[in-house]
Amino acid sequence: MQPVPELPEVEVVRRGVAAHVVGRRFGAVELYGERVARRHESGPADLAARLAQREVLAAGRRGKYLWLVLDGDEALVIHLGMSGQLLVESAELPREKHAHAIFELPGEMQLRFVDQRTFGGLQLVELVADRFGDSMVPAVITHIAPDPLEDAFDQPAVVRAMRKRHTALKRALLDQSLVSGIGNIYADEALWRTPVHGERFTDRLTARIIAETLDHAAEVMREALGQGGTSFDALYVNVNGASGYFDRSLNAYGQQGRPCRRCGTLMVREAFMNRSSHSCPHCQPRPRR
DNA sequence: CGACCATCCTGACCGC
DNA sequence: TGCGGTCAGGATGGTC
Repeated sequence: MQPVPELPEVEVVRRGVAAHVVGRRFGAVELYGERVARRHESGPADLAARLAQREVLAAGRRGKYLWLVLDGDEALVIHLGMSGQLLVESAELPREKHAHAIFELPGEMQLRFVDQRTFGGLQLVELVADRFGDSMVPAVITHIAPDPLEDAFDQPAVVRAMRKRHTALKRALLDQSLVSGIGNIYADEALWRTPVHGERFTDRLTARIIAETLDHAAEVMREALGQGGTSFDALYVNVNGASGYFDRSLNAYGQQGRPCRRCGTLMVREAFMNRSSHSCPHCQPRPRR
């Protein structure tokens, strides 16, 4: 199973792109279909024309957003969505069924954006000063908060902001304007480690519990990165790079029906926010109604 | 502004 | 074998 890209998976992709694309110049760029460029007002043909022959100067990331800094002070923002992949491979390989963008690279190589479910996409935007630090970020992600692995991440401020809201802790963890990079899988893992139920309200939790949960989110993402971040093939950048982590290390996500690794109680899966939450009913009791 | 839900999408899977 | 229904979930844009 291919994991949904959250922070560690996107960071693996960023590192792969940094190793194989930064410092090189695109040749022709081809986009397929309208949807990949739906955030680009002038459409895919215009976007492809603007990307052709641009040099890639750097690869940045905040949370689940990835971007390539191009010459001319612009950034190509790439979001992998639910199923996006970036591949660096031979131009001779047949085009993947769901390849939505192909960038020619020197040496008969290509950078390809492949995305089965097309929740992801590309945008070309200017870089602006970051509200949270002294770097530059793409103009379309200024509403995205720093992620827990960034220097700009201000944990006490995030805890205060969460406690001002009246919302479920898990909802807050998934809110990319409060803290970015956390998706359903790492949210469940962080909540299990604390342990705390994700439906507890943020304004009724201590600052310490919220801080610990954020610490655990950072910890579990670092662990995933440690296992997946060095495994990409020299000529193949793939979001599957972190998948080894999923085979062995999950304590909560997908563990329903199995004994809790801390107390042995059977783990449960519950519906939450039109998705699923996984938790231990003993270690993470539901809040009283 | 905050809270929260519907919506987008494709393939795997299940029951009949 | 086929077919319809269900599920997976990140981000946005809408309502209240």
